[in-house]
Amino acid sequence: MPELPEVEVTRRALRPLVEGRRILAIEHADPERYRGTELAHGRRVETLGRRGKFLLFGLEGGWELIVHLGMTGGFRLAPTPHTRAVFRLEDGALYYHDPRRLGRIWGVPAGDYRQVPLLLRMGPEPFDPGFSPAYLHARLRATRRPVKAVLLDQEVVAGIGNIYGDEALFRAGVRPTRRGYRVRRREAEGIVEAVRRVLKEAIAAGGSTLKDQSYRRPDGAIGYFQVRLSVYGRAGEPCPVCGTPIRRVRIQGRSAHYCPRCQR
DNA sequence: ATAGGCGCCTGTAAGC
DNA sequence: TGCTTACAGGCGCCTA
Repeated sequence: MPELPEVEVTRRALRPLVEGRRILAIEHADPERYRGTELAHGRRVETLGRRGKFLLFGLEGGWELIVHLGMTGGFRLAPTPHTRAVFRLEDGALYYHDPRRLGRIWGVPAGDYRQVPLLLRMGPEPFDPGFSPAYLHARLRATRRPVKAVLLDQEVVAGIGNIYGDEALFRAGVRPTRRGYRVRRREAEGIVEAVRRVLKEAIAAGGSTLKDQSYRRPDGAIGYFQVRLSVYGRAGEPCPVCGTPIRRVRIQGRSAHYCPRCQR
């Protein structure tokens, strides 16, 4: 489910509920997946941040709770059949829902990410000036990997997943199979611009809720960006720009969708 | 360096 | 209808 827009929408929804409030306890039965959660007990949440697809609960006393939602994780205000953990708050509860259990939680000393190496290696946020056309072009030039694989690499840029990677490349007019070193500087500019626009629009739309409904906002509301997807999940359907049927190919073992006419 | 495959999990849709 | 297979917003690990 959750790529940067869904995680950001979640953060914005949860922030007023948790910031300044105490976590009384986190209840679960899976200490392997959800590690060190007990150190949140009795501590106040000072900040709720995000880094890429990670949610970061800044706790008083120099502690931090890191949550990665995996493919199907999310927070809900009411229990579900797939509630895996309950966050007891001073005035209510949050339910961590995750059918496939691919999500993880870690309690750590603030900023100590040794247990989460991906957070240590994570590339710039897409809206950060560090994610510049020059930077992206340099990263692309240095590799023979397909450009889609490069965008999915959290070490290159944080937060892009399969949906928004495909959508950004469609908007930029670049075919996902193109080798990195063959992407021109002008095209790298277009990709940076397209990534930022698509993520921004998706956040404004509340993220994407696909057919399986796995992603929802904490209050149960769905997102609306899925109706504006141009290529993702639309193999065989006409390109919204030129009408050519959208193609699906495999890149890095995952589906990539593109218009063979608009994307070269 | 990088491609491919598997594993982690569960649910749903498509195919025969 | 019923069973099997494919596939799914992520990511880590292994082999070649």
